[in-house]
Amino acid sequence: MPAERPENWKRNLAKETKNTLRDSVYSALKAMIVTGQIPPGSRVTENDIAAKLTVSRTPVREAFNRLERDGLVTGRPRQGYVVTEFDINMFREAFEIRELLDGHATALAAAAATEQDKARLRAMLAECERLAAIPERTTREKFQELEVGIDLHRVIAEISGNAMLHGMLCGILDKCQHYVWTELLWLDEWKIARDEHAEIVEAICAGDAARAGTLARAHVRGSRDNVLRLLQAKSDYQSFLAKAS
Amino acid sequence: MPAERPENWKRNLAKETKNTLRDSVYSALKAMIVTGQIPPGSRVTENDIAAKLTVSRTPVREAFNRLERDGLVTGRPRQGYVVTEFDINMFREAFEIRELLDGHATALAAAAATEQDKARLRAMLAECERLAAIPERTTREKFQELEVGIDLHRVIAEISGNAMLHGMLCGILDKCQHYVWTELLWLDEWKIARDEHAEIVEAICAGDAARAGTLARAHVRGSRDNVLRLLQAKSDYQSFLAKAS
DNA sequence: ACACTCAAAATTGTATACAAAATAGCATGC
DNA sequence: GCATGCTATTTTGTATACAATTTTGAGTGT
Repeated sequence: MPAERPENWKRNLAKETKNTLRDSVYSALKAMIVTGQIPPGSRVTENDIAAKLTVSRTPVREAFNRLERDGLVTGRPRQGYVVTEFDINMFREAFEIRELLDGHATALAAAAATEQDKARLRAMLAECERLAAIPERTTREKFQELEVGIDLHRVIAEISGNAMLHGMLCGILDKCQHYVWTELLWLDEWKIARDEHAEIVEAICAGDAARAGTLARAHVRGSRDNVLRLLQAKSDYQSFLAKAS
Repeated sequence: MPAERPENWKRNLAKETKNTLRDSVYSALKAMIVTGQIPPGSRVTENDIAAKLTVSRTPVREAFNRLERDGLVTGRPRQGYVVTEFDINMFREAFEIRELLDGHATALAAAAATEQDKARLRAMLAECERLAAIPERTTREKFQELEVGIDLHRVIAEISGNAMLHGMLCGILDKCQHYVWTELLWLDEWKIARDEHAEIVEAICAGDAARAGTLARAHVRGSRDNVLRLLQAKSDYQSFLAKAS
């Protein structure tokens, strides 16, 4: 099928197409996983993806290799790949690390932020406020707010100036983003995060590294607790159902 | 060439061959890079590796993808791969993160270590001592001592119980190992590390998490300073030569 | 001697063919 | 009816063929 492909076949792939199919497939799959379009636990086969994106299996396999390295899919030899499912324990592990890294990155950012950086953070905050203030907002707008809220942390990590730290934090956030979305979306506590974000940005703009770091760590702990509480409740419900039957 | 391959062709690859060629090639390449057999900055082409390991390009490409994700090689589309070269800045970044993660992992390990774990750590320490005490030891034995010393940190991270933390620390150590080897090998300060390792293991065995964490952080800072001093001297020498000519 | 052009070689990117393994389903035997 | 074993299908792993792009180098012109 890839043989007689229309002129502008690239539209099937990610919006901003890289110059190689491998990268495009990687971006497309990553986006679908992170946003939950392909839910955790789904089996993904090379043929399906290749057919869906109108490419051969080769670039798909290479994309899978990268995704596996990112921890977004889990594969065993000759048994295919599955979108990684986070259990409660993996979540706890991830957020424990995130607390360290995000706290440090935020402290660094407070020391390193230029005026331009500060303006960028304030703009993101304002965008969150705007999306939150919409009277009868749709799910789509809730998602957008969450996305900007998570991106805020990515940008802070970028401002920290430590590229490796930035990369590692993005990796963790990618892995968790879907869960944060689906779990936190329905939680009123999310507005607490909004306030905490504001405080963090404030501390960064004031150049108060110690305070920014402390706030960031507390914020991560708070997010963790919210998600864990929901996951725990879900898990309890599952075992309740199992016993009842 | 892969077509008519001898019965026991697997000997060309890593000692412990996984069940897929891709994994074998990955292990083999990773070992060659980490130990410096393929020095940083080397250009690695798919054909060369494929020919050297008597496999086709396909598994080599997939191994490259993983190595690139690990940060061990750097590749640009259609320009091949190069073994990643660390500059002073990347080093500083890596050790800054390692200080956080290693410190935390060591503190966790102090709280979680079983008697079996403690015995394992003590055994590694004893092995270091043994290798250090050899009267007229060869370079090979020095390397072995360094390797055990670095592995000690991997094992501590494993004992921490946080698998993600363990994985991330191993990734950082892999990236830095070659430099630690080639730079630190000739440094007398390495015996300081031996003493510090002993102190850290002691704190873990005593279950003193706070002390273990503090010691680990100080140890990472010390290692960093030693490597950075040498890298800086090298860099200065380079620019001196450049100006002199 | 230097720059420029163009072609040839080398190298990666993609597709496809084939092999090996795992899974599923069916038939057979108890 | 159920378990077991075999075959058929599906899916991944590997090799190779082909396309596209970059690099190299020779040759030409100034």
